[in-house]
Amino acid sequence: MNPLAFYKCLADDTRLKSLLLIQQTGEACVCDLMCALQLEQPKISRHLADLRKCQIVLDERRGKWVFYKIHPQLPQWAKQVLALSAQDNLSFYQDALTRLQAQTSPC
Amino acid sequence: MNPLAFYKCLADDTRLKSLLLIQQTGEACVCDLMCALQLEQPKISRHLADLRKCQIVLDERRGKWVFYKIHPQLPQWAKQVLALSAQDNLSFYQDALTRLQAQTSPC
DNA sequence: GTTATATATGCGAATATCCATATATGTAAA
DNA sequence: TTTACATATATGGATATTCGCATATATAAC
Repeated sequence: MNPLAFYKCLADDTRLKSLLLIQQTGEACVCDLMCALQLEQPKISRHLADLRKCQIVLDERRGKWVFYKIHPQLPQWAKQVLALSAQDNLSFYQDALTRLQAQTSPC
Repeated sequence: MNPLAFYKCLADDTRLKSLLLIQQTGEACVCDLMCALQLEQPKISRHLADLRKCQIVLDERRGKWVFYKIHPQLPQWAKQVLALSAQDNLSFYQDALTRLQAQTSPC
C-alpha cells in the first residue's frame, strides 16, 4: 500500500466519511451510507469502488446487499491512521453516524 | 484541523514527501527539499505554501533561508499520523532522504 | 418469466488541481 | 546601492477528479 495512493483515497469528503463510518461501525452497506450521508446511490457506490480498488475496503455480498468493511489485509500503519482519524474527529461525521445508528428512521 | 483538509494536503507526491522528510529530519529549507526531491524551486515553494496555509508546517526565516518544521500546534492525532506514515513507509522516500542526508553533494 | 430492490458503471460536462514560466520580494555580501 | 542568492507568488494552460444522469447487472420475491 503506497501512502500517496492511500491518502488520495482519503482526500474526498464522501470517501473519508464513508471510511470513518465503516471504521466506527464495523461494516456498512451502500444503502446505510446513502442514508447516513444523504447522498445518491451512484455517488456512494462509485466512491466505494475507488476504496475497493485501492484495497482499503473489502466488499461482501449478502443477498441483495453489499457490505463493506476495512480490508483485513490493510497494513497496520494504515489501520492505525483510520482508527486515529475516527477517534479524534467525531465531530466531522457525527451527524452521519447518528443517522446511521438510528436504524428506525427511513431514508 | 479538519481531517479532510489534512488529507487533501497529504494527497500530493511533492507535499507528502516533503512532509515525511521534514518529519524524519526535524526541519528542512526549500533548497534542501529541492535537492532531495530533485524538483524546481517554485514547485517546492508552492507546495510548502499549501502546507503552511493549512497550518501543518510552520515556517521560520533564518537569514536567506526559510526553514519548515511540523507545526507545534498540529493536533496530536495528525502528528501521530505523520509519525506512523514516516516510520512505516521509508521506501517511499528513501532516495530523497539519502540525498538530503548526503550534505556534501551539491545540487 | 416478470417485477422490485440493491448496487455498479459508462459518459460527457463541470470543477478542481497541478505545472511551467515569468516575475516579485527579501536578505546579505561586495 | 548594486549584485547575487533564496524564496514567494501570479498567470494561463494542461491534467485529473468529480458529478449527474442514464443505464446495466445482480438478487430475490411473486
